[in-house]
Amino acid sequence: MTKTDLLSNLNPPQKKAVETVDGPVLILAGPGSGKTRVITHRIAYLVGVLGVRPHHIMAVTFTNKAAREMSSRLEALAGSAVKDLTLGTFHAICVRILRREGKELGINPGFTIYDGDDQLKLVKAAIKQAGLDPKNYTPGAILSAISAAKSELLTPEELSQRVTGHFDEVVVKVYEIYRSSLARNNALDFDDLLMKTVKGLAANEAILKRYQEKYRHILVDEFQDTNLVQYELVKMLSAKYRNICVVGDPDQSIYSWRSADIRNILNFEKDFPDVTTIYLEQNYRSTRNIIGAAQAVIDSNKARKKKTLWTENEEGARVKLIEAYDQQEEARLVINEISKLTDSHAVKAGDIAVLFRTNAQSRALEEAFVRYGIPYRLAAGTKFYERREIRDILAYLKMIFNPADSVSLLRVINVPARGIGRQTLEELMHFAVSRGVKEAEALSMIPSAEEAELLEYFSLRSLKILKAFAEFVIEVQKMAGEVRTLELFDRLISRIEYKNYIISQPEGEDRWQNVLELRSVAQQYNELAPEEGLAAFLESVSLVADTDSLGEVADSVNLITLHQAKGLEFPVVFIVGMEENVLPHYRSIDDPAQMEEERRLCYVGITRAKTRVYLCRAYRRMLMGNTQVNDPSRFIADIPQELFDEKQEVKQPRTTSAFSNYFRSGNSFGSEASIPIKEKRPAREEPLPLMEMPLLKAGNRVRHAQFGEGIVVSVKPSGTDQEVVVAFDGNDVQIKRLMLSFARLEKIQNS
DNA sequence: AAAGCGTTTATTTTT
DNA sequence: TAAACGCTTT
Repeated sequence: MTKTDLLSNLNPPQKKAVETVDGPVLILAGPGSGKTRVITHRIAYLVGVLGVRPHHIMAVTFTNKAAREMSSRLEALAGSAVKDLTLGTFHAICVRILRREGKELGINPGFTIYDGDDQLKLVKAAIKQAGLDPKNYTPGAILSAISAAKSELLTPEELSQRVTGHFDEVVVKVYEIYRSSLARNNALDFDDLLMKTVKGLAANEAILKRYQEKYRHILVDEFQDTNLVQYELVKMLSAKYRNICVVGDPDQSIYSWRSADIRNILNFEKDFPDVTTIYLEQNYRSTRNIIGAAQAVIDSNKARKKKTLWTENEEGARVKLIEAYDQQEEARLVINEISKLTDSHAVKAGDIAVLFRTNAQSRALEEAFVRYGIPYRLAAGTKFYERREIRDILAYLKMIFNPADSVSLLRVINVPARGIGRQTLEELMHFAVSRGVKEAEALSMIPSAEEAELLEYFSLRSLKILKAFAEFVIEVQKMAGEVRTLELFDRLISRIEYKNYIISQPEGEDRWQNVLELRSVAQQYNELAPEEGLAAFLESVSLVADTDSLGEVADSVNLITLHQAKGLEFPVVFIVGMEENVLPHYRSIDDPAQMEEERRLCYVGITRAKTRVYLCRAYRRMLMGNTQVNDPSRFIADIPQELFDEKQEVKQPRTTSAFSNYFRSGNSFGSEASIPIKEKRPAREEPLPLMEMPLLKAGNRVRHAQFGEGIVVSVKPSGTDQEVVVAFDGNDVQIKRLMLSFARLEKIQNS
């Protein structure tokens, strides 16, 4: 690709962002401004035009998804010319460095990576070891505090310097014990991956120099989401050549609670005084009305680097405000709009997203979607790697890979049940303590120890079982050095008879399918030598939250949180719960900094939309078990009235529901003069057109458009309707209650 | 081990 | 409200 080709499709600031390759560059990229485009073109330019070897380039992203996206776009642009550049998440890049340089950096390269669940177990144990009652100190809260400290590169010693209260003292104490537990398990948590890399490189000049020499061009995506360690890392690596290009949008910084530090962007210009700052403000995604609304919302933030979006796109539809009585009606009105869109505006269900602040809000929506038979997809749910069966198998493999890993050992020691209950476990722990080792090592000592000695700690029965298990562990550990990943996987599964075990559990068949899916991931590492393949396999699954290959259900409305929506775009966006205490969330109301983050969240939501935005609110809603009346969100008032689609005058409502009575009396709207009161369109009261209402009874087989086939469990009258409980065959969905007149249930004959 | 019971608590989540 | 947790009981 020639230079002209590469640059011809870029606007002037984009072009500048691509061509300014010497020295530090800060790119402030608004939503939909072609950020990924700029990064990929910049890399292609470096390689194709300037002849930089890809080997000298590092591009860092936050999520695997972003890394994949970048990789595929880069390949489309520059082909295989760029294939050996370093492109990955911060964590993946750090793991590579740690495994490769581990010995020199004082790290055993055979470490395992602990995820949140493993971490929590260690923290709980640490709290107990510190002689504290876990009831008084939420392990989760302490873990977040530890994680926050690590994100700022603070050791327990350094943290203890800045203790301000009792809680901090507890954190320091637990952090110390937690740190040594990790070390004794030869494990690193996610924060360690970053912190140990930075500290290791800082302490080892020779290695640091090598990496500085290697990475002559560094690019960082989503820079507003970086924490201090991450910034330190790229600062360090770029110190020699100083070709560091960071791309981000402070207005889309919504992860401060995860230690993302907006100061990184602000300090960037201080740390690199010769920085070239480039603004990407032209938006290619949304209509003018949408951009106007989004800009109005974000402009109310005080602490902000000013940036003004503009677009050449058409004006488009106005923003629509939807006001409902409660969350149920809100859901119905959303569905009402959705059917109008899909019926007459050639919008597909998959083009639509419904965004919410908290996961709890999805419930009312889901119920309505089920009721009205609208296909939807809820992003949440249990992640693949969080499923019990997957965690079981991975724990076995981690234990095999890392003989010091007691957390994994304890997870699987009695799965499937092999008679190692609480009693036996306690005996093992006593024994471990007496020898000054962790459980895993204690177990491994059993086969070769004197039986007489062991009987001081163990009953004859426990000893027999533990010895057998210890021998099993040693056997599979040996096997791991001899056979490749897939064979190890298969032999393990058959040795522990996992299939029989899991199939006998509830939803066993599905769980077994998941195991097979994991097996197919293991298969991908079968080319590699035994130990190496296992290491690579474990690493890949530890650093990936979900298989996110499994998504992509055919044409369904997307239900997702505002946070999850970042980086995505949809033709049509609904934001529900546009109320005080919901968005902005009540936990942010009295903190100006957090309030600004809520506003950014709203901004992120609006800017996801290409053509239509609906802002929805309910007059009253059930929150934490009681009904609250909330004012409309202050963010609605930020948007100029002329961007809304209806006249701002009060109309008489047509219905006589409790809702319209409320509107007629106008009580609590008095204080909300800026919020228009609108004519309400009654929710669709007629059920959606029926296929045909079948006569059903328990035992019949039925088919549902979305859930597939299932068997009727019960049928009971409910008002004028009938409530049918169906057990569906499918993967995840099992039992649903459906209103007969709404669900499009089709009876399957001969049942 | 599993089931039953009272208690507590309730943003956002990737790696 | 309702889910998750820890405790006791079967």
